[in-house]
Amino acid sequence: MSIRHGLLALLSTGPRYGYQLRGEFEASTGATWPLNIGQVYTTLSRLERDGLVQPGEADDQGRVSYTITPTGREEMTRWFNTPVVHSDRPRDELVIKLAMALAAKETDITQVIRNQRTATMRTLQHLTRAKNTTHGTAQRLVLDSMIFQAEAEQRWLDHCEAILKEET
Amino acid sequence: MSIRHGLLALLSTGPRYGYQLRGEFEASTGATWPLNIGQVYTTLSRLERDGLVQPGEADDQGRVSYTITPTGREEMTRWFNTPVVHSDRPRDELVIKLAMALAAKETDITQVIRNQRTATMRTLQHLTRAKNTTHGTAQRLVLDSMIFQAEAEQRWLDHCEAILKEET
DNA sequence: ACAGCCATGTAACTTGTTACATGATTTT
DNA sequence: AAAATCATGTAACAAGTTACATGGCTGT
Repeated sequence: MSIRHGLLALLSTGPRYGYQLRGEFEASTGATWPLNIGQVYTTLSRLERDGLVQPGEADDQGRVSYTITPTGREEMTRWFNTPVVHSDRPRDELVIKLAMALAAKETDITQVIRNQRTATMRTLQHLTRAKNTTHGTAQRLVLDSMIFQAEAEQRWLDHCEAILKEET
Repeated sequence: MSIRHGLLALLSTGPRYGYQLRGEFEASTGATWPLNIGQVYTTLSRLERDGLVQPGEADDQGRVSYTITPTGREEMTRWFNTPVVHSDRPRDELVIKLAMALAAKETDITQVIRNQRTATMRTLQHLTRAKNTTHGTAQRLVLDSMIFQAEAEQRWLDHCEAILKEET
C-alpha cells in the first residue's frame, strides 16, 4: 500500500494532478523507484472509489486536480501513526530462495550465495556513486536506506556461508 | 514470485500434494511467513497453466500429487542462478513513509521515527526469543535474516533522526 | 457426538504493473 | 517538420491473499 498512501500524503498539502504527483513522488525517491505514469491514474481512481480523494473539474489545459477528503486525511494520519511491522512486509525473495535451496538440497547453494554477493556488491557500488548526484534530504535518506540494507544483506550472506560450512 | 518458485523448488526433489507443500514450506520459513493453504492450490493451478508442473491422478485418499516438468526444472535452475537485484524488490513501505513525511512536511516526522523504533525494537525481541524454539538450519537462517534487517532498520532510523536534527 | 486435523478446491478481491491510445504543447 | 515532453486515461494481466464450501478421518 505504499503508492496509495504516498500519493495521499502528497495530496495532503494541497490539490495536485496526476503528472505533478509523479514528479513529486520521484523527486523524493529518486531513481530508486521510478513510478509509471499509468499507475498514478489507476491509483487515483482507486483512491476515489474508496472515498479518500475527489477529482475537481478539468482546467483550461485539461488537467484534473485531485483533493484529499476528510476520510482521506484520517487514513493518512492513521498511516503515519501506525508503525510498519515485520508481518506487514512482503516475503523476501532472497531469503525464500536460500531456504528453498537448502530444502531442495540444491548442490550449488554456496554458488547461489556467491552469485548473490557479487550482485549485491555491484548494487552497493551503484548506490554509493548515486549518492553524489542526489538532491534533497528525502532522496539521500532513501539511498542511505538501500545502502544499509545491502550491507546487512552482505553480512547475512557471510553468516549463511559460515553456518553452512560448520554443518559439513 | 517467491511462492511460485518456492513450491517449484520443493517439487524438484519429487512429487508432492498441496498439503505436503505447505508443511514443507512452513518447516523452512517457520512462523515468519505462514502460508494460507488456499494459496498453495491457486499457485499450483497457475504453475500448471504455465506448464511448469503436472498433476497426477488422485490417490485412494483423494490426494493429487504434482510433478515438476522439464520446463519447470529449467525455470527453477534459472531462478537459483539469477541473483535478486535491487530493482526486483518491492517498494519498502517504511522508506516511502519517511520520504513522504518529509515531502508532506509532516510536523511529527520525528514522532513517526520514534514510533517505528519502538515497534522494531519489539520485533527484535520477538525474533531473539523465537530463535530458541527454532528447528533446523533453514528456519534459523530465516530468523537471522530478519534480525539483521531489523538491526539495519534501527541504525537507519538513528541516522535519519541525526540528519533531520542537523538540518534544523 | 463433536472437535480438530487432513485435504482439495473456487470465487472474489487487492495492489502493482505495463502496454497502448490519444492529443496538446514546447523545443530543436 | 520532427522530436520530446506534458498530460490523461483504459484494458489487461500477474501475484498474492482470504473467505468460503466441501468432505473424510481421528481422537476424545
